[in-house]
Amino acid sequence: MKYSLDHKSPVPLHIQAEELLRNLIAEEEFQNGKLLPNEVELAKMLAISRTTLRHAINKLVFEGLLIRKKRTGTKVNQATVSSKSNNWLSFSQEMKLRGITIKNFELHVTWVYPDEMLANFFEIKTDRKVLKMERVRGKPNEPFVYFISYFHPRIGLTGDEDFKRPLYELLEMDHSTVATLSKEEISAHAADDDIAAKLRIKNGEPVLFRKRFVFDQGERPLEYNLGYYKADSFVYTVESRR
Amino acid sequence: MKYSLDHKSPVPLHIQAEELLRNLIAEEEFQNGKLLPNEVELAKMLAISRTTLRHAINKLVFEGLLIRKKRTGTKVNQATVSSKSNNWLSFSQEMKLRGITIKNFELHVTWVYPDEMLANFFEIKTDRKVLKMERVRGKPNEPFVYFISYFHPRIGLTGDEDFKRPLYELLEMDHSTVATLSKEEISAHAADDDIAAKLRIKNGEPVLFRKRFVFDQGERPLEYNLGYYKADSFVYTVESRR
DNA sequence: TTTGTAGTAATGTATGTACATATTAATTTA
DNA sequence: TAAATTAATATGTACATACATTACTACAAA
Repeated sequence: MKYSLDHKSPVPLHIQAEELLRNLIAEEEFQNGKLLPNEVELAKMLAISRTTLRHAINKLVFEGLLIRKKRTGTKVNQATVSSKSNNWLSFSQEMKLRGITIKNFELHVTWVYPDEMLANFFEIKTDRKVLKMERVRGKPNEPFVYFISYFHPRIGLTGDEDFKRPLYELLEMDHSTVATLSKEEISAHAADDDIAAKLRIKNGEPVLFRKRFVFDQGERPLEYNLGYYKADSFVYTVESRR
Repeated sequence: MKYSLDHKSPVPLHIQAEELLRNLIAEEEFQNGKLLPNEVELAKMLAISRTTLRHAINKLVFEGLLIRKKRTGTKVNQATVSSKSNNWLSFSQEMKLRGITIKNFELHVTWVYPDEMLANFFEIKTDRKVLKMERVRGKPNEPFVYFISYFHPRIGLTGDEDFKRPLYELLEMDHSTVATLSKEEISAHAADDDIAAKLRIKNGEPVLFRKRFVFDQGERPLEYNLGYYKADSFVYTVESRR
């Protein structure tokens, strides 16, 4: 790992420093609570001024990644070690972050009539077809999620899109539709025959089930999404404040 | 509205400036997209250095409240909508809301030595005992949750409290401790012997597992909580906005 | 044993200064 | 007139410097 800055690079030093710090605090010893080198030292090591270094550290402190304590030092915020507050990453982004390569096992797109509930959510009639997408995803050798998504006709999807691209990117770029609000319900269930087959597990084994209602800026319904996650393969994290 | 800073106050200028900016950008004209006064001007107006002012502005920019553009100026981020989901009901409140009467099956309180992870989270040494509370709760005829809680010694619990009272009320009333931030991790698992016995289900049956880190206003760790929910008895709901 | 006090090591606050860079607006040039 | 150039103006980056505050340590005094 490279622990020095390039003073000739066009990338600002405080950005480089920030990046370096991110790598640094990913290291085990710091994850376990070891103090970072003190600012004066660190600034000397990186050959930048303390002000510039602090600029970088500040950003991470604002982000909640680091915690400073006078007379003690700066260390990784233990509260964040295991969780990532942002649950707005797409599945693929999330997995990439964890260093897992994703394979799409199945990808099945059809037009279907919505049931009562779905028509209700989308605020359309049951004779108006909607796009349904099913996919099974996971590591190259084991599937661990089975997704079912229904999209509101308003979006204008044809079904011929490249669904291998990150979904929310696709919606934003090509359909200028921005998913802004999501309401989710998470529960645990025993897998039925269908789900068990998709995830290659036994009937009755536990799955994490997530139902998700997605809305755009105007709180208009966009997507209805069901996700069945193989147990132990997925942890859902939430951060809330009052 | 007061638009000047108190240079004699013990409150740091950049904090005062930040506060002032928050008020400023709450004003209608700025909400509607009007540019803030430029940095040099504003610094002069507030009688602080540009560096200090920038420090304040930076915080709001990191927060996503303001947007800067070179040669143009700084203005309120139009895209910002404040969220704040509220899953802050206590278990009993939650259940009451659903019309379910709660019975406490077991309630076991002990003092134990924290393991490595817990000591780390609480930022204490492993030879400092912490209060551990276990309880099984559910409907009169069937248990459906098994909770384990560890409380930070700082709170000052003795173990003789009336834990039948709502927990967060107890903390607020009697120990002036307010739980403000929680980070949670939710996953599905198969029940092991212990859990199965507590919940009166079979080994291997699905449970929803929730790990919860609770903090006070100062982001100091308060409680570490593990919850095993019998499948189909509990749905976790989340609302998030970006 | 407790309480007070001085030292010290870390972060926290604040300023002044200088130059870089991006973008718009004005001006010049083809 | 249209394109290219230049100027102006806002933010962006970076440094050196100084003193304040906090909280821990150690030792002395009550």
